Amino acid sequence: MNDDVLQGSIGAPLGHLEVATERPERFVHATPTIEDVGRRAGVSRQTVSNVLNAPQRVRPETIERVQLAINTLGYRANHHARNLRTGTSRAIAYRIPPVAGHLNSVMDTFLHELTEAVEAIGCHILLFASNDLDGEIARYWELSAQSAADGVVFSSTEREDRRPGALLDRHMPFVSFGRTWGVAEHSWVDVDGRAGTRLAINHLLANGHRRFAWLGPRNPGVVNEEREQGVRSAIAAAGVPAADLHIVSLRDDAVADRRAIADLLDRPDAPTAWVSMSDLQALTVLGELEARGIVPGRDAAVIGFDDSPVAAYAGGGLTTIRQPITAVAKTIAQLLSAQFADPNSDPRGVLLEPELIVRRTG
Amino acid sequence: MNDDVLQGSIGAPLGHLEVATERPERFVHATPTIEDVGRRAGVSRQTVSNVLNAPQRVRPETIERVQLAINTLGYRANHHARNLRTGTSRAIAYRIPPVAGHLNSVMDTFLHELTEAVEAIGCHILLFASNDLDGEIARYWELSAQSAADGVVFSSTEREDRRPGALLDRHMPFVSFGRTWGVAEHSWVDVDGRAGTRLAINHLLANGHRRFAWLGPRNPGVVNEEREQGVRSAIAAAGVPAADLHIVSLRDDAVADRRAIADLLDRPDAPTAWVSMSDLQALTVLGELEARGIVPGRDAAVIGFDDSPVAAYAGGGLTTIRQPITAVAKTIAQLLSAQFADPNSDPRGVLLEPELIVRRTG
DNA sequence: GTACAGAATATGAACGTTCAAATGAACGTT
DNA sequence: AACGTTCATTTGAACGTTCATATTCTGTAC
Repeated sequence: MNDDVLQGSIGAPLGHLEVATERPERFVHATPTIEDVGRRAGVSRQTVSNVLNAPQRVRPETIERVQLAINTLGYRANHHARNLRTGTSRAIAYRIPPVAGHLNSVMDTFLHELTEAVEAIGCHILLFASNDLDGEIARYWELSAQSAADGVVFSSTEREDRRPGALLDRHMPFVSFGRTWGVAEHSWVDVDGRAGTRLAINHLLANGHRRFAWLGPRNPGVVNEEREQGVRSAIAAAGVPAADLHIVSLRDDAVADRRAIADLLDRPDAPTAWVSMSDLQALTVLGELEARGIVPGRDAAVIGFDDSPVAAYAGGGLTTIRQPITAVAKTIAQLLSAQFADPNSDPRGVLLEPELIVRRTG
Repeated sequence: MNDDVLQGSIGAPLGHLEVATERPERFVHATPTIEDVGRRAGVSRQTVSNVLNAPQRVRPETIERVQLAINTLGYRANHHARNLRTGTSRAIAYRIPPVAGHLNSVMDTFLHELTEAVEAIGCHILLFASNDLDGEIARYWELSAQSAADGVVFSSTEREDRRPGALLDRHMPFVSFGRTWGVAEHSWVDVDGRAGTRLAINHLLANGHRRFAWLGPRNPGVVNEEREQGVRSAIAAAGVPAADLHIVSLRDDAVADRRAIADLLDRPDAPTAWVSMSDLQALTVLGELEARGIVPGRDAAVIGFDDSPVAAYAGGGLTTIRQPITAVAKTIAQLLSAQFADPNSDPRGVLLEPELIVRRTG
């Protein structure tokens, strides 16, 4: 059946490969079906299927025979046929974050870790791109309708995110990397930003620093608000006056930001300890310090965020707050798996602790 | 049309929309089939299929009627059923590069651009992870056997790469990002590294520099060999003695590399113009220059590679050689598309030109 | 030896689509 | 009016799997 079609399409005479069976042998690259395996092992399709999906139902010696046939034929179950029948796809959709907002490497690492983590639960990642939120939501809808994905993972959450609602409506299992601070209850995994900056400040306090700077974005989202709160609370807890904490609002402009840092350094009460929302922004501090002959790690401390690849290089090694991305990805996969197993299982949120990677600069 | 679809999917029970049919209406979230659409539009399944896949066969007014039914029901073709029947998957497999080798952002950008580019040819990216080359090759074999992917894209090519042979054996369409300098003829897209460093050197020459340093890896692969050749040839072409080019072999160790750079700066014939194999390595140079009060862009020039996110920040803006990643991804998609259209089409290699992004440091 | 229970395996149907071929409608030609 | 031709649409079959159910086998108890 299939063989004939394919043979016909290729055209080379393959008659000499035929052997005496009821059915002509397939040529080299035709994929064998479950039926072929069954014939070879002298069992029916269903038994082969059972060997693969419910081996406890099959007698050990039969399993062995079938496995042999599977191996010699190089059989692999056709995904589409299986998925069509079962109504699943074992695919998890993920919108790859836009290049523009690509200022840190966390999302790239996350995607890698997620790919590995979902393989552990027998799934794979189906990537898609989308320019805006509406497009993203429409895409989830579509993927669900096409039964192209069984679940969704999304990142870059924001307050009152609309995605959870849309996915809940669609009964699509999903887990977000990041809380959404909205009404819809759903599973999420996030990293405790407060704890991260608290770690950093406490480390700096222990090293004798008393004057601090927090470098955050000009318009902080919830994520950076919490990080700033962590800074504030750790400083307050140590009894350091709030006046000794300077908040720098970064503009994402290397020149302007460097000037802001320089201005701060010119003050008599200039901070000696700098904590930044990202490793990249920490670079700017390092640059200005080096230019003034202030040696990071000796005369001043600089701590970044994310432990991106730059961190290992900058300033001979940038101390930084690392998010446990591997754990995030694994937890997400587990929470998804739980939803696959029981669609009505209660949603769970998991908050993970970041870690301080101490290098030269702090 | 999309809006209607979404409206239909949201919201309350749709029972009031029921019409008198032989078959009970599905409940809210059940996905309608092509049969449902046909019934609603008063045509057969095949006509609906034709509207979607071969509209020229269908009368315009019928198309309209069918489209209406599609929109009101929110129909989307089931991927698995379609793929099972057609024997395709419209998926392109891509092994996400390991985190460890993640020292530049090019691959991340590439993955994003590739995702967009393959969407333009009606495909999506199926991601997988693998620790070693054998695993990767086995995975390609499996994906093909499962008919889970129609094609493959791979990156990080090396001399005598084994992947092309394996994929050709399997008759799996593929395009590599990078040449493989092997025997197997296949389609590839690559960036001309020689041209890139030549651009950089010529720019530096035009700015009056006469003493150069090339920062390459200790054990260069073909990619960095070619980049170094670009440096050498441009310098030779300008009549600058080869002795005025210093080659630094980086060890991927921030401290050791900085020392190597410092040593070079201590020499009487220290270079004034630095070209690096990556933006990150350029950082180390910037750090050492700043520490010595040498202002990059005024007293010395530093040029990186890849235009990674750091480049915009480091030293107030790092001049860098940008690879045309968007074009690479688009070309790869086109070459894949050509192979889908005609599996016997001749392989094509495309070499694209990089671009020099001039910022502050050079 | 027969009956029975339970395990092991086999059979028919179905998942939702497209392909190939068949049917029907419309229309101009003779 | 009968006939072919073309266009539009429908029907039956198939893609390769798993589910639900049926059948056969095996061993045990009587």
